[in-house]
Amino acid sequence: MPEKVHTHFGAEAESVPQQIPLTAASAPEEIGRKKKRGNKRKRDEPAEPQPPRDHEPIQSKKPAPAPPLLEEEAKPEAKPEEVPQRSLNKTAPKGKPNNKPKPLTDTKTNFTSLREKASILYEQRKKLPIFGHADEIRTKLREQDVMLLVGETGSGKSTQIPQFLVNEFWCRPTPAKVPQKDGSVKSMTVGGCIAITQPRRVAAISLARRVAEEMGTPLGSSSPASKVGYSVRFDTSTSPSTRVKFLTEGMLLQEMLHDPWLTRYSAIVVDEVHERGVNVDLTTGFLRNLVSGKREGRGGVPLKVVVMSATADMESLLGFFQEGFKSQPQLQNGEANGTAEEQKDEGSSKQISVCHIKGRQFPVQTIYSPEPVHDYVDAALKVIFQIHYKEPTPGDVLVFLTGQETVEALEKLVNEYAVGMDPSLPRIQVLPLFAALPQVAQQRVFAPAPPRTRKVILATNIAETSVTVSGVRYVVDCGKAKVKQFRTRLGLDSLLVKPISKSAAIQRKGRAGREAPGKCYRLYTESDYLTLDETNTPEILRCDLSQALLNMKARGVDDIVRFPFLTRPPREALEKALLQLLGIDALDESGGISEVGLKIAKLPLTPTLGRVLLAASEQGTECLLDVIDIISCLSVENIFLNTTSEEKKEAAEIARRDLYRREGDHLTMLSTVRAYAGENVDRKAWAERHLVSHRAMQSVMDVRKQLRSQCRQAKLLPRDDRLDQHFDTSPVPILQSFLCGFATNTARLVPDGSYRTVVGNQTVAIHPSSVLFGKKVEAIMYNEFVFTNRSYARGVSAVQMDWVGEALAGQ
DNA sequence: GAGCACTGC
Repeated sequence: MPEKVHTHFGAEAESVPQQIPLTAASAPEEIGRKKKRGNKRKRDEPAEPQPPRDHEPIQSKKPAPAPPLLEEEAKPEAKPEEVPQRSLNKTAPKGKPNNKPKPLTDTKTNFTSLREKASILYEQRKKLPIFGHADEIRTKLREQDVMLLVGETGSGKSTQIPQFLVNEFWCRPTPAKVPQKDGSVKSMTVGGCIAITQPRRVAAISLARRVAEEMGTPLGSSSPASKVGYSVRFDTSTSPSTRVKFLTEGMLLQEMLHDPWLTRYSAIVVDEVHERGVNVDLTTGFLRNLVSGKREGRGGVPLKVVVMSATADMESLLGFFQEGFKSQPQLQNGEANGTAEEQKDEGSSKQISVCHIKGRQFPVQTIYSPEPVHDYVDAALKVIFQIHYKEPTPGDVLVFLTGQETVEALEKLVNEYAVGMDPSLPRIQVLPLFAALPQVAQQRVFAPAPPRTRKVILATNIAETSVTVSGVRYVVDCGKAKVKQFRTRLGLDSLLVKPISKSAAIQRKGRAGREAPGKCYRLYTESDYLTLDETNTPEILRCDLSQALLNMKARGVDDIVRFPFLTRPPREALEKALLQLLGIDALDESGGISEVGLKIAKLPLTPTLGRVLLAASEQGTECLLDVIDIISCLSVENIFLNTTSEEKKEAAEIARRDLYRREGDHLTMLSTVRAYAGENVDRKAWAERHLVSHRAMQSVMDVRKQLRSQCRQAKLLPRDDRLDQHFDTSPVPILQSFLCGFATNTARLVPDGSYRTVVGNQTVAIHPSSVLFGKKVEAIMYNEFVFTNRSYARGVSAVQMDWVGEALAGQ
């Protein structure tokens, strides 16, 4: 099987769509994980040696013609739009670590080739469906502060909207006088930058790269003149001149904790709202308060808000923002004087505009199963071969399944059947695709099929949003997905197979029509389809709300009941989260945020893990360092590789023997991080030897570094560098620190040999991935309580019942 | 005896 092992991933994924008419719109999406290392540039830019850069160079995969440069062309000309940028320089973000200007050896070459590239791209941009709407969008936003924009897949909204708006008069940095809490007035500059939020990091980065190309500007911190940057966790790349910034939703929320009025921005564009992650709901709530309030923190300078969605469910959003303008009388005269209702209504309709842009998709024919299907793996097998026998190549098949288990089962079946296939037919290449799959295996999906071969990609819903595979003309949709749902009453997460929504079904189907007309085989009947929910259940109805509530409290939202939720979670869920926050002292008795709560809110951790970190800091530096190592493991994917075969399992047991600790998973993680960090020769080889995920460990080290740095800033850790001298600390203070956050996540052994939760007396089994699996100890503490086939405790350590008693009494 | 997908100065 041909395998492109060291492919240049980002460029690979982007270069394919560039040859098809969907160009810019399909550029943003890539595989779901950033390649951090080994991302070195392989191709040289024309002529001059370039300084080292943090990020990928701005250039396309295709070797761009490098024209000889004329001297007069080479000067970066001062366009009118660059004038405001000078004043922006003064108010540029301070103290960002990443915007150190890099020396540019040949600025002239750089800028000219960038401009030429941009002018080529301009021809493509003009063909995007949204391009003709530029004036309309600009006009509407000059008059109104809020725009709701439905832009179907392929409309080009994510790349074009910021470019339409960046040179608008309202987008300039504006001097303003901002009243301070102490009654004084501060002169400052407000606005000048557009933020575009994305749910995923790769999307933020690749969109920034694309828009920088289109605007003919260097990307991010590569040049002080760069106008386009991005900001995601562990990787911020902006310059003093950044005017368009792509960031993750979480990053914007984090910025809002420090700058509640978003004074650096003239506009916030919230993209992919239809996905309805919990961060989008928080963002829209905060933004509604901001735009419909008096803007006092911005010195009266307006903030434009564009909310973008790929599906047409705009009515609820329209109602949502209208409600904001109605319920908070404000505006020009400043005083809320309770005047006539109709005045407010006028105000609200004038403030919001709606825009609908058609997408560009090829037609996709839908074929339903004539009768209900009980075994969708078997049904998928039949459809795959039906397609393969009937349909011409090229035309790859993308099958949506529910999880790794079904993917692997079907992979086996297809391979078995393919053996007996008519040899005159094209071959079949089966490619599994799920998040837990190692990176190299994921990348195989993107390599073009060998001659006379049809790719059959068996994917989880990773392929619905996070990963775009080119070449697909046939989609097989089982109509199901695994969904995580937090059960407030039981305090556990369940992960169950559920029917997808209509909009997810449409999204899956759309994957067949990106490059050519396609077909979508639905493994359910049309009447089943009609019974599906219209949209995905918003995450805010499915998750533990404690983190969201803590964020709101930290932002000064005292009255949760009056917070503008796009979808209001049930009272019970809110109360449960409040109780949980009270239990870890993040709130005081009146429900306001406490000192502890404020500290926790700023950490990139769940409130419980944040609480554990603070508790550990009271036990001394060593305990804190150890707990940081463990928390780092808990906040990334599983660090131990799954062992599929019996042989591998044995090998894993032996390889990991020196890492395992009988105290449980927490101490095992600690010894793993220590061993990995102590390996200075070849960490990758070390990880492979121990069947530890190198990818996961790299993330662990990123988190560890971030947490250590935050602890130093908060004076919880000393500033010296002697942090890696390990002494063998006692496990007791470590586990007791964990109990400060997880006192209610405990279970004791009962006479029949099972474990029962200390609070609630429910049966819980130790997850098979735990080092304590099959072991009997007095009591256990666990990080996660998950229901799949039965109730499992994951992330388990042995504790003593009297510690549990103390920790519970302490609450 | 088992692991949907994302994400955070």
